[in-house]
Amino acid sequence: MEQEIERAANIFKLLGDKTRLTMLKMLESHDYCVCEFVEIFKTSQPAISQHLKKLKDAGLVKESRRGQWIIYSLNRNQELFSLVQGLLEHLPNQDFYLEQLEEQGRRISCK
Amino acid sequence: MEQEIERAANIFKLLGDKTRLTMLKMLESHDYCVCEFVEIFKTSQPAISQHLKKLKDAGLVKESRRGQWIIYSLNRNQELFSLVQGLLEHLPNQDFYLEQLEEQGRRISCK
DNA sequence: GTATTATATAAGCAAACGCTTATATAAAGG
DNA sequence: CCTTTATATAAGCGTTTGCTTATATAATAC
Repeated sequence: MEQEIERAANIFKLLGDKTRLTMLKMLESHDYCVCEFVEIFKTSQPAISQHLKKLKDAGLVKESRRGQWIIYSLNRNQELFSLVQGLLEHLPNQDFYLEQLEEQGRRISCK
Repeated sequence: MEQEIERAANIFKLLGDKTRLTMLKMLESHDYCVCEFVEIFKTSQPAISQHLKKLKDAGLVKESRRGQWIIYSLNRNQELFSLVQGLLEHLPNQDFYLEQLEEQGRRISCK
């Protein structure tokens, strides 16, 4: 029970960053590749990669290569996924980022 | 909507600490005074006060003086309380700390 | 009053964090 | 091949975090 609190705290620590929290909410409805995140968040590609690495190391997201792109998706097998899912429900949908990408013709077809 | 994510992220940042997360879970079922937290967590009184200040500043807990003691309780009027409540449900009950205090005769009667 | 108990605040410091720039790796296109 | 594109990793650095010790405030007990 000690450990359970600690595991949850570690997840909250990761979600305590606006960029990572937004990423997770976005991934709730669609997969994204790294370059799309770079396009959306006004920060550098290494910064994005580092955020994704933290999320991946915690088992919150998973990656899969598609050619030169690496697609990130929610890891719905994560042990505490119901916790994560529950809290994402309280956040506003972020799909406007997707529409924004499509308007700019910058959506990578991940299918 | 930007702001909503940011507010949530700030709450998760606070919950991303084992001590504060445990405190919140404890406060879900009972009020506690500072000295009880000091007794429970193996850390100094200033450290506890600083954690509580952060939780209070974020509107997650509230305090009320009772004589020389200051009693902390969950602030169920906090704007994002349903978010907090939802996630606390995923955490194991921490009432064993209360029992532990009572065994040691260190429970302050907060009533 | 003075001493004791409970709590908060301030200052200092090591560790963690999140960015940056530079570089490495890996696939695609010519 | 060589160049370009996508991504990851490493190193460096300023900021934030969470503790510590020391001190201040406030209520109680004598």
